[in-house]
Amino acid sequence: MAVARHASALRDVVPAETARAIGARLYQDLHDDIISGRRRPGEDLSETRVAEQYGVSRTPVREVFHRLVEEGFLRVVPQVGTYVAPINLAAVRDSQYIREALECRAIRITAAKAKAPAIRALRQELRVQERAVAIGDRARFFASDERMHQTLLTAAGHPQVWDTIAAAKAQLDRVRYLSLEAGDWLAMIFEQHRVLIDRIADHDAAGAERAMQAHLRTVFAAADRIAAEHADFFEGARAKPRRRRA
Amino acid sequence: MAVARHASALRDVVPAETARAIGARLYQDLHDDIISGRRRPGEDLSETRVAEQYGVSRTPVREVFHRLVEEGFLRVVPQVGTYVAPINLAAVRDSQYIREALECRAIRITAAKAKAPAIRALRQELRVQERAVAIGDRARFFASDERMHQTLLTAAGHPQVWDTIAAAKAQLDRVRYLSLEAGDWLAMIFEQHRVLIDRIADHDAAGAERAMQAHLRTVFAAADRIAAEHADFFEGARAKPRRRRA
DNA sequence: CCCTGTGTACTAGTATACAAGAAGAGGCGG
DNA sequence: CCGCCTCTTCTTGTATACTAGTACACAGGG
Repeated sequence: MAVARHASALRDVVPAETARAIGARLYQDLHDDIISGRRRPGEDLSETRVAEQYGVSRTPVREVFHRLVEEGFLRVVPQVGTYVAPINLAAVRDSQYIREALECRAIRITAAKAKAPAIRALRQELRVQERAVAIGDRARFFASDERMHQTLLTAAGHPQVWDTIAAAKAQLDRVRYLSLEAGDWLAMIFEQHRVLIDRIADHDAAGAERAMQAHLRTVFAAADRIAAEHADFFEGARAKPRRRRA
Repeated sequence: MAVARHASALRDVVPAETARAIGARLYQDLHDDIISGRRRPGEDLSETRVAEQYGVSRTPVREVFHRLVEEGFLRVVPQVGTYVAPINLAAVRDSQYIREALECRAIRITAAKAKAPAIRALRQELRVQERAVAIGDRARFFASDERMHQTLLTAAGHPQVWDTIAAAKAQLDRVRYLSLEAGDWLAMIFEQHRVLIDRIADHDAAGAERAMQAHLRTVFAAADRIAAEHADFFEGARAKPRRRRA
């Protein structure tokens, strides 16, 4: 599923040797495990244990851990241990805010200026999603979902901003994975996507923005309910990330 | 150089306490050096050299480098060297987009619901800025500037989102530092700030948002001109910005 | 029984050693 | 004089050794 593909773009200049792939794969695995809930909040990881499991030394593991800490997925207590961070509802709301702000503005721009090729590309994704809904292929649907949202950013002229959104989305996905989305969930999201594209095709900027906000909040709506159901996965107090400067 | 002397001196006095601060201080120094242009794009850093300058081993230096790479400030070429990344104009534009989207939405929310205490706090910062303008204290002004923008996010209910904005802002600041902002620059920004707060006090959400966008674009406006003047510091090719957690 | 001190077994933080590869200087042959 | 080859020396990547500090069990005294 949908996982941020950030970083490593620069390093592609260098032949992708297996050494590099170790860290990348390790990051991917841990990231997915945490997002998906396979590693539960509070679970303790040990640099040594993980290093042994992957057959590498602690050094690359540390670098991956460090990155996951910065993204808010791990929590390191010096001389004590490393733990999967609890889901912070405030952080989830922040992520929702970020996503709304960035995507709503993007769709407004896109609706105003989108040309036929971009709209065709979006409708193409819609067809992929329609098929995915028909056969109930969730993975395919969400992959297309991600591509479509990314395409909107590209059409708005800021393809790289998707990286920021993806990072924010990860916090939301952590919550989403806790819910067993009902069978008609895909159909509902698909319908919303259809409306989004129609608004863009009509160059209805304001309407597109409203539709996008409603769409994004549909996903977000489940958060509070889920937090109540899985209270032990959440924390009220906010984690203390390292501040930059005042 | 001065930095090294300072660091080693501290280390000798209170080694235990500064032990954990080594990385933080190192990050701070390098970050500021790059943002401010004291370390110029293309300049090569060596893990070994930096480690020696700070009197530490390569391990903590590597972690700091890694973080700066993810934020787009450094570029590591394996087996070759580490360099200060050139300023990427596309990344700068993305940062501007992110900042506008997040701050404009925030001020709209703030204008709609800001209570008297929040407005008082904002006016307080205004007074600080007024004094700073009067005596030409740029450092004090920009510190207050930063606090004020952060306060707006807090008033909007998303204080931590400032972290994301700060990360985006860093890309813009890199450009700003290249310009020798004229003497009346501070006065102009101050005046814009005054308008922002007035709009909030009037609960004029739309007006506040427009004013904020104009304000942010004032700073951004210089970017293209500066890029032309310092072409050797910039690159056309893409790079990736990355974001810290929300 | 409870409380306290101590030892042990973990942890992450740091330093150091080693490996692999790229770049450049310099000698040698043409 | 030019081009090529080699060797030295740098770089980062990885692994390992060591430091310091925490948590916890457990024995022993009150």
